[in-house]
Amino acid sequence: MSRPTDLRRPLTLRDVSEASGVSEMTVSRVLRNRGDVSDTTREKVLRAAKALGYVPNKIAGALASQRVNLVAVIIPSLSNLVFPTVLSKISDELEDTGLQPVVGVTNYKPEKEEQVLYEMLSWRPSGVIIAGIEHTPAARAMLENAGIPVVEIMDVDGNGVDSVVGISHRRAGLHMAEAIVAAGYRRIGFLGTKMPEDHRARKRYEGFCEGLAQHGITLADTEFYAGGSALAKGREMTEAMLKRTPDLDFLYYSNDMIGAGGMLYCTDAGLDVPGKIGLAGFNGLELLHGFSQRLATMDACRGEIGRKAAQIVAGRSQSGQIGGEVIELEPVLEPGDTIRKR
Amino acid sequence: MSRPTDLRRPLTLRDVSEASGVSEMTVSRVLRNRGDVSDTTREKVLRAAKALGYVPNKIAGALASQRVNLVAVIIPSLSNLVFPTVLSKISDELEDTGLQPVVGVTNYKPEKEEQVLYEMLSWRPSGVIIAGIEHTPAARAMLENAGIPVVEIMDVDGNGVDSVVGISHRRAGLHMAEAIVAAGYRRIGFLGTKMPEDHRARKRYEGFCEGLAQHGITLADTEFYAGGSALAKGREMTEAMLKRTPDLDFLYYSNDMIGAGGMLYCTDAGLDVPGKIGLAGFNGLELLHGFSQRLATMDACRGEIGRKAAQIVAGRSQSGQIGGEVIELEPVLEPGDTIRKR
DNA sequence: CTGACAACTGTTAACGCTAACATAGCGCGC
DNA sequence: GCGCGCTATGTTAGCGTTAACAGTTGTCAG
Repeated sequence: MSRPTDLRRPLTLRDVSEASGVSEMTVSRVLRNRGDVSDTTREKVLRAAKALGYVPNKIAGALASQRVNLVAVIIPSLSNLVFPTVLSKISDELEDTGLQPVVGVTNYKPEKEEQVLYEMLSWRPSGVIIAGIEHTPAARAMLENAGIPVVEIMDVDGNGVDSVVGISHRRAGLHMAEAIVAAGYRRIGFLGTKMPEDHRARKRYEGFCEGLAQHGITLADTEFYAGGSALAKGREMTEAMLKRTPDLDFLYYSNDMIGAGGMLYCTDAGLDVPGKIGLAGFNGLELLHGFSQRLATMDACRGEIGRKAAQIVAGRSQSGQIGGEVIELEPVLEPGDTIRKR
Repeated sequence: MSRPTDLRRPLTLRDVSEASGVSEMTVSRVLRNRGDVSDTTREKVLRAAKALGYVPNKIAGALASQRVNLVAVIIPSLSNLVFPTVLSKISDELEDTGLQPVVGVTNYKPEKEEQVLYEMLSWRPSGVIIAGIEHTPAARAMLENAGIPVVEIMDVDGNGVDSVVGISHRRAGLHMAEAIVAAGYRRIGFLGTKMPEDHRARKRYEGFCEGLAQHGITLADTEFYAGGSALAKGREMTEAMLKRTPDLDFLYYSNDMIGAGGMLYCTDAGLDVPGKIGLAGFNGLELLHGFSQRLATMDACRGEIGRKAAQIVAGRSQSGQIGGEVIELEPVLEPGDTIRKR
């Protein structure tokens, strides 16, 4: 059962070629389904390869062919829930292109992003999908000089290196402000993350304030958090804020998770939502379906972003454009049950 | 600013060597901090490399040195919440070992696992961490012949290929059954996933039934689901089950997410938890902290599993053992607020 | 002043595979 | 039956890096 020369020397094409009595080149052709090989030879080779348990060495293959079937995907976090969704869409879309996503995580740290990017580029991937358009100068330079398709995702507010697929978080915040004001709310609080490097949350915040300002409204209260379970934080912050500023009639959360925590608090406190107080989050997390009330939110088009980004690196973009494509998607307000209808 | 010969020819060591007037070998030594290089030379080389924007080619490096700093991590899903935790611990632990995790996702499909494993092994990683101990015969053969450390994680109920780090899901189920019976509950329902390939959920179920049987109890009702938002499914299934079998006094869920959905239903329905009906889940998800009641659950030691597995592939296991290490961790019951105290 | 040794740098030959070209055999039209 | 063109296979020369070894200095003890 075990192979004859089990000296733990790793198997190479040569082993398969000797076992099947053909040249290495022919084995290579069989295993890659490339070029003409007779059926009998093919079968002989496949049998030998299987018997030996041969696994091709892509390192050597990539070096020789100057082609690597990897796409670097660089995201800030895996625990955010948002990114796994995007990832899985990228993965689906890449499925039959022969490309394989490889994930790097930056924990929202620019230096870590730079380092991860360097590491990934040193494997010479055939494309990069990276979250956000803010990078260190060095990282940006690497992206510019890599000579491969680069797609920056999630955010379109700014200048990208090459292609960009995302939404305007600024406008997302602005639209939410308008919807809230239109529903008649006036005393509005904001609850969000403290992370200075979460540019998208920051832009939503800025857009939101701007939207309120257009109606002569300023935020009545704000609170920011860092770390911990988002749901619990949402509950705690909501309680604290409502104690501090009892006359608030709306709370806008920078993400659905803390929003849900806030919603739980309001329910437990017996507050009339959305009558006395309205709530909204951001992201359109499917995870949260199942609560008694559906939190108002805004779908960030995560799935579509992943799909489009993957198409671009795979060179399958419908537009047929070669690079520098910018796709802005429109987030859709999902009013749920926590904004008053008029 | 842009490099002189910007013919988009990818940069190699030779470019840096020419730019700095030393041999390729010396450049290589500088960039890897290996061997003796004079300070002046080192500086010259570093300056040239930076100016050119050179990024080393690990493909060539790996081929030449026969060393690859990658660890393959193969998990069933990223949306399960359980795996991102494990992943991040692995990542932390590997941080300063020079090893880099590369993630593959199987979607709980054995064939997909086989395929992902093949793909990863073809990059000749220096170790494999893989969830579960059930694999296709081909996958198992690959793991056995890879000639690198293999750590199977999450589950210890069965025979591993090499090292194993996890908990006994069978005993976890059994202990939960005992705790529930000890608390005086007798009419017990089970709600879980339909996935036949989720072996760990299956083992918990089996262990749970066994634990009940020891007290002469059999499950009063069961329900299984597949797909959809777990929280919403938990709510729906709970409602359905309680309508069908109204005299149930305990519901055991195969994971915390559907458990939380069930808890929300009970709260909304005004049921007395844990007085009239008790609830428990599994995993010890931190995510759920923030609900009004804390769901009884069992910590699956995810963090510790990730840490230990990473130590083993990094050759840093405290035991100093070379392979075939089996570490069984003890899941801890977290009674929360949804099991009656007596 | 010689030989031993350290510190630094260079040369050569892989690593395992594939692109590109070369060759062998065979059928087939005329 | 000649050569054309096809299919099936083999040969050669890298791909960009590093291991192993080979200089080439300079220092220093004896």
